[in-house]
Amino acid sequence: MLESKAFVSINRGAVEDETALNAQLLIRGGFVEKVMPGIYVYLPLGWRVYKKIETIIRTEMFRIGSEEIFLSALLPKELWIKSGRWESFGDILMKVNDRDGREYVLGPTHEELIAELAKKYILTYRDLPKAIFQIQEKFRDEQEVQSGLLKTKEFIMKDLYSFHATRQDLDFFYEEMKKSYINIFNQCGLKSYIVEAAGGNFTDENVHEFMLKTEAGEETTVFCELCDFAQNKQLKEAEGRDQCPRCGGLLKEEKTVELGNIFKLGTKFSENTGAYFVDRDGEKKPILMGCYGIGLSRLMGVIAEVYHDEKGLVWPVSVAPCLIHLIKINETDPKIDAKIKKQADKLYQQLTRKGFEVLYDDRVEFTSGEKIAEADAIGIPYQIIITAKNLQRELVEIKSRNSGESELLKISAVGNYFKNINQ
RNA sequence: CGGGGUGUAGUAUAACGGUAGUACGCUGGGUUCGGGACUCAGUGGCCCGGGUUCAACUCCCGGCACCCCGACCA
Repeated sequence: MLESKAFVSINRGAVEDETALNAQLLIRGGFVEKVMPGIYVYLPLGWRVYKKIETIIRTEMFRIGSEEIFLSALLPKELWIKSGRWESFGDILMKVNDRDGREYVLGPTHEELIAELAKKYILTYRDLPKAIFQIQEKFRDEQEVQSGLLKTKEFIMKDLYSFHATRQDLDFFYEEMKKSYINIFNQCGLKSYIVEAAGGNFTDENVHEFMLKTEAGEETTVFCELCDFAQNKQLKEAEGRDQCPRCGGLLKEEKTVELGNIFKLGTKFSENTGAYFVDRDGEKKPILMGCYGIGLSRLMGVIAEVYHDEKGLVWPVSVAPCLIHLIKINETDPKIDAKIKKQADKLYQQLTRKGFEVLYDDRVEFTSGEKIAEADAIGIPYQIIITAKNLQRELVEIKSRNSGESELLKISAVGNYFKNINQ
């Protein structure tokens, strides 16, 4: 990526119109742009980060044997009436009409539609189990959208649905998904805690949410001080306890944000829909379902919320838009400057050819101070700084954005330096 | 959904019932080039509608948009 040709490299002005830190950092770094409250667009750098997160999740979903599909965002009203959620979801539903006055829901989640598919394609116990997922935009008419990317009216979600013949099978798969989710969040650099919560209008059973501790969180979770028990505050109050049910330890409240959730839907949607299968014993039974969600756009916001310092973003390597930010410091003397440019161009090509993702600040009209300050705001893990002085000794400076430490390296040794850094 | 607040240039802001100013950005020139450097010139603006007034960006009413606090929220 050449910064001189980039659509947006950075927003230099102040970001007033935002209270959420994650959105401030992301807008300032040129990753996203705000369209309206609760609606953001992804600029080239932001979309690269998004794609990294998406790949981590998709790879993990394939690994556990799920298939990817893509459902419609426009859903007929009738499905929602049938499930009872036209009422229970209430004003959160985004409703639209077509020219004939037909009513649709812009999907906030897809249990209704997936159950229809299951009804059609899953007929016998031989068709089970199944797991399918999609990555798609969801729409929710939230009343309160002041947390930047953490809560938006339009957001990208991975939703997986599983289908089972027996409770044991559902339980087994559910536990596998727990491990999978922890794994995904770890890869994104996020420490998550599994928390019990109420199922709301999804299920009568308790569900599990994957929570990250942060002051930016809108939810409160109670954690046991002794064991790993954790529970949603509302659920705790509903159950009216103030000690850990497992070990009797004290419960402590913390602000958290939800990274993902997993629900055992049981037979709620399959019975509403009429999604039955014929079991081994010849009996017709409702399919057992589970659903498993992760908000990808929220993850990006959460990562920004966690990984930054006073200069700007500090991306973990796994989700960084690029591994390397190559920065050419300009010289006054046109001859010397041409020499630097030649070396920097060459290094850019070499690194790119070796498969490294490089953002190359080849802009001519900026001073060293501006370039470095902007690079720090963008937060790419490694900066390679090319200057005339160092080039005389065939050296370049490599600076870690995270530690702030830099070292001088022979220009010929740069490729090997990055070979061992896992992207 | 309740309460409060704000709408002025690309961005952030100032003043004023009577010629709308500043900073950053942007365009052009000159000096710079390892931490958002300096300088000269230029560009560009009062949310919409109605009312009061000789005169409204300013006051009043309505609309729209946005912000903050609260309630709500898989």
